[in-house]
Amino acid sequence: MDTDERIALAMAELLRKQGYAATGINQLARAAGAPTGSLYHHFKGGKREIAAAALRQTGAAYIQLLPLLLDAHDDLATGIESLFAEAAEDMRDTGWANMCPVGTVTAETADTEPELRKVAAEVMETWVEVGSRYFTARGLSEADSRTVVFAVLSALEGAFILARGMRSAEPFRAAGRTLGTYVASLRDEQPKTPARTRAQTGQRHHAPVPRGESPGPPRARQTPNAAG
Amino acid sequence: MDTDERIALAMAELLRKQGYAATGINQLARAAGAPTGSLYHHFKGGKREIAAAALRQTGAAYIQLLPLLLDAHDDLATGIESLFAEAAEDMRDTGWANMCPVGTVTAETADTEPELRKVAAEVMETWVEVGSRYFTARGLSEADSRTVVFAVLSALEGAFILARGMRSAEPFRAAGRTLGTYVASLRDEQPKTPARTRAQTGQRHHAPVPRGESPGPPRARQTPNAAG
DNA sequence: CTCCCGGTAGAACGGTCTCTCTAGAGAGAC
DNA sequence: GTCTCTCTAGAGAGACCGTTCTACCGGGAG
Repeated sequence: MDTDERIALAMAELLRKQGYAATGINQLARAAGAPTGSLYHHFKGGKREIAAAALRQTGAAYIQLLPLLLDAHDDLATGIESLFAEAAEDMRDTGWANMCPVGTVTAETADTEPELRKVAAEVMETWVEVGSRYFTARGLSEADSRTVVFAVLSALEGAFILARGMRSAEPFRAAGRTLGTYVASLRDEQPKTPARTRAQTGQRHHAPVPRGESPGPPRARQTPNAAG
Repeated sequence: MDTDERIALAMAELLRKQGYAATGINQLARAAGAPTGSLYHHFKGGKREIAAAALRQTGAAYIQLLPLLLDAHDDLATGIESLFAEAAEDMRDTGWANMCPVGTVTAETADTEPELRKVAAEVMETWVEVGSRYFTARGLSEADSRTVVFAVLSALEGAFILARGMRSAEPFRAAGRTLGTYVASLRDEQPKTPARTRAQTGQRHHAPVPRGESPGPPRARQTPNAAG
């Protein structure tokens, strides 16, 4: 692997674990197996530029997981629920450490590092674009696709944080269930009509959601038990 | 205001904006209007202890907003949606800077500062407890209450991050809509503890809702710590 | 051989970090 | 007046920060 890729990868790993400010250049050099001079040879912009490269790299990799995980499910609602379950499993297996560095860095530096905030915004916009294209391809209206993408991303990032703090998979279960239910309600509400009407009327979602007989809504209610 | 409170408050503000690692003791001293020595006089544990106090203080203030904002709505679903709308408005009004310090610090330090992670976990567990008690009082089953609380908290924290990065209120709109829909679906699905009766008779909830457990509940607007 | 060059090394620099230390102001007791 | 205790005040210690700088290595061109 090329040195610059290795550096960016090591940076992504450190950002994921401890954020931007706490990650030192020397620590990064050690982790990447490169001397300090090499870091500045490959990235003239120093720490900031390396972090930007790491964010872009990670962002591109993460959004590929969306189709990868959802394609396996014919029903989008169950697919989304299992996506959250997978994320939870992954976090638990890595000792509640596996978190998206984009979220961490954004939370930490949005006010103090304008350049990094811009990079994070670009990454997120790519996520929204790619994701909403995918959901549109799976049959949702454009407006609904956008809503679902934003909701999924928000819930994921938030569940990362809660799970990381509480060392519990419960945030993922809850987020997965609510989003699965929402997507199911979209499917049941408008089997074929272009959702333009629903989106325009706006307040419609407070009306009773038809939950009649449906092939595969998220599974029946279960009592949430604390995950150790 | 007492010096130690002022210190913790200034710390909360800084954590909110730039996280734990990037916040220096001297910067904090300047912000709090206290010399370095006073910081260590009031908090022998130094930076870490001040951060812990700030997290506890903020956490207690934030969860009070839940009943404060939701009590205004007879319908829980619309209440939740408007809660997200309020959060979005507040962030926009503060230049996309108003974020929960608990989330930022957890994301940043969960692996490197075990003590802070534990404090964050306690705060989050309090949120879940208080919140699920509230939703139970509003007519949801205990299991549903817990799910809704986790989903709301996850979506909120995640929307904070996305909105902060993208400078857009869209994450809040999407999260509010999906969660409103979910709560509405719960209401429509199991009218055995009839929400209708509750709404019509005007006999409104609040039996065991914890109110006034603190001398000064925050204002109805978000930013319980509005002392820049 | 020399010259050049992408890349590897890491020492050195000025600055900032957290934390400790000493000094003293102010109030109350005697 | 002195003694004590709480809190303010900030200089200083020692470590580490991001960055820059110089030195070195290997190999293709002349």
